[in-house]
Amino acid sequence: MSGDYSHNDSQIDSGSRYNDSHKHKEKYKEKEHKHKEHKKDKDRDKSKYSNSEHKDYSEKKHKDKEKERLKHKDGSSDKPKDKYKDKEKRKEEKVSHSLYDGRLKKEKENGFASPLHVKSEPESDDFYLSPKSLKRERDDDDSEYKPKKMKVENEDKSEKKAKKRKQEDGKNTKTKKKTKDKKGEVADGKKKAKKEPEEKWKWWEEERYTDGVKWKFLEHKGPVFAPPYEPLPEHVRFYYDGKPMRLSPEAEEVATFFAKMLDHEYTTKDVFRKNFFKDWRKEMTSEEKGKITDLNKCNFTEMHEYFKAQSEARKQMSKEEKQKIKEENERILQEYGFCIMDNHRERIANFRIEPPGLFRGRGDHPKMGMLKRRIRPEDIIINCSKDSKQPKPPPGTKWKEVRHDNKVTWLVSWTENIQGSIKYIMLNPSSRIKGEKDWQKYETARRLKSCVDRLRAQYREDWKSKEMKIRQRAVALYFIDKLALRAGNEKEEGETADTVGCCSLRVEHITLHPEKDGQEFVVEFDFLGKDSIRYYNKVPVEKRVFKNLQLFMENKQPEDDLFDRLNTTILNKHLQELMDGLTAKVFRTYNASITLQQQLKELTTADENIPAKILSYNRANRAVAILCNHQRAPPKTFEKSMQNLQTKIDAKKEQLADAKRQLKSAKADHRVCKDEKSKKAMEAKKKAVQRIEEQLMKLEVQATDREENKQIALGTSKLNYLDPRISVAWCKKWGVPIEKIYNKTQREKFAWAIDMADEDFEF
DNA sequence: GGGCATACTTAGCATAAAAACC
DNA sequence: GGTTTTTATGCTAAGTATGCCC
Repeated sequence: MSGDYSHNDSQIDSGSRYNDSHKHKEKYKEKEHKHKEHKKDKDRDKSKYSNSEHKDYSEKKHKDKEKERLKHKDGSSDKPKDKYKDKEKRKEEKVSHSLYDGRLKKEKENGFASPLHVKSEPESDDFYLSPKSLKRERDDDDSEYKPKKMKVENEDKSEKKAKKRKQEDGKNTKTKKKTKDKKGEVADGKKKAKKEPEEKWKWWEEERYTDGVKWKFLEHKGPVFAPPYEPLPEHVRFYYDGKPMRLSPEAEEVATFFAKMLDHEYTTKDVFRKNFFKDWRKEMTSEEKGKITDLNKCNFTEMHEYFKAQSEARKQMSKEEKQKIKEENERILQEYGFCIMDNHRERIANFRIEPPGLFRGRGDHPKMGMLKRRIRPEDIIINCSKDSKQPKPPPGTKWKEVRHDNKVTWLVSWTENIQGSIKYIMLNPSSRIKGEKDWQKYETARRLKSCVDRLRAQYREDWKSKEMKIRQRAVALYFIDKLALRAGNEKEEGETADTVGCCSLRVEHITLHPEKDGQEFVVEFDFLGKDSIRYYNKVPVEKRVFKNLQLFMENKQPEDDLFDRLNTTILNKHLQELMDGLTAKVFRTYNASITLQQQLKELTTADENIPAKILSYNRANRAVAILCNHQRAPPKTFEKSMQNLQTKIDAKKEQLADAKRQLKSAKADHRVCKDEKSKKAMEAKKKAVQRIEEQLMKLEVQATDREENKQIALGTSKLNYLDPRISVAWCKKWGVPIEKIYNKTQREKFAWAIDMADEDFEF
């Protein structure tokens, strides 16, 4: 059984997985078209397989024993669960469970826990005029919470911490100290923003909020709006049907959006052009509307050239000009890029409002090319605390609303006009609020580790269930676990690109092979996942899974749902019952992290040098990226850069040969002369050879790494799936500088892990 | 148990900035 | 020091998950 879960075996065909993606895009177009045509039928079929008509479906399968059992039980226990009870239960569990479980004690013991400081309270209001009551308090009724316990436990482990604790107790822990760095940073934030504060706030050493409160105090300056439209200069003209035509500012602006994208493939796509033209016409005056009736007669090239020249000019700007722009950006960043949340100045992620433009959906998106409206203050909802200095809307405008909801983390929101979805301004990943959540995510995944065997045994048992619903759930879960598939929420048809995840797989997305390439029971997956990235994989599965899949596919059309009795809500409800906080996506986190840890153990050897160790790390990272199907378009300059590298390698080889020759002759010299001078010369040559060998090795490693990485994106898993403590521990264990694994931004995001994990950390 | 709304995480690509190169 | 190449960052779309209402 265990072998079944080694994720390498699921990649038997990983090579072909990344090929022919273009060819298949065509194939998908066809498929999707077919899919749409069948929409009506499908809906009908769907109902055919559900609810009251369950029996019809299962009766078709009465021929064998299994099916007989199905028939009896099916549907009977599909009753919705007692929702109220469920909710209450979850609530309770939430309260009793927190991030700070026993396992964390270990990390807190580690040698990397930084010295603790007692931070003096700032003298009254500083720079930000923040209210006095900013300090994070522990709610009185929180006293039974584990966070506190953790602190107590820490005391036992570390004298330093005990010391700190004492001092805190002296203050009754009611008022958390404002960090020195904050004070410093705030005080000279405007001037020396670049300067690293001597000391970073270690939020991970503080207790967390509970029962949904995200902050007590929040103050910010609101968003930065997109700059207003600047009309084109006189000499840049738009032509219709060969004749120059001046456009109204509104129509012109939208035209420039299209003109800017002219050398992008989007503008050749029918859907894009159609959507664009329709929305563009809405912005035209009635006169323009009357004239401009055919996009093919529109000529934007002069505009296009103008923008190209502009961006060229920007590149050619003098140092001083560039510096000026940089300074201005820095000023805006300092003013709008930070907020005060509970006594700390925290970086905001996206404080700029998205500028208007043409919607660029991914894959075959039905809405590509539509006009993304300009967002005005009147569209904006501000969220901040009541007692904060509220952000001011630009002169002469008003916010849509100002609210004070501390159960959410966003500072600003607005509704976008393409899908009608809400967009948010939130904090940077380095912030406490994001970091805590991230940490918690990995703790949940680690809890899954401790019960995954039980869960696996359970779903294997469920493959035999009498209920169709349970079988489907069990097979889907098997895929999610084994293949790290996404949950697969339902999505509105026709509103987005046709992509699927596990629960939304359709019959057409898998092919069953009783035997293929010498293996039994092979399932061939071929579908478009998130971002329309193709997932292609051939996986041998267990016989029971295979038989179940045959059953699920019986009497269905290709466009029908494979798991017609399942959706993500049902699946997650089930998972929640198995483990508190468990959802489908936890499996991805868990399997990614555990794979990294395993691979690192397997691939790292003690006697390698640092570049070779890093190659091992990247290979482990790559194993995860392949598992999670994180792909990228090969860089445009890939071939060329590969070639350049090869040239460098060849040159280095020559250099090495030369150095070796020189060493040989130096040796010969020394044999003859036997004096100090010749000895020194010989040793110098020896060193040179060594150095060059090392350089060559480094280059070769680089080439291997790059080649293997051609179509694989490592960043996504590194940032979102791999418990950073695994990487930190690995670095510490092997003496690899953390900078070789994480760049500055990543180190900021994972500061908590870098601080708390020691080399013994086990995921 | 569907439908909708909301909030938040995950994702790849484009572009800016930094580093390497000549 | 200018140009090219590589890496980091910014951007925002596209997911997951959950709550609420009927």
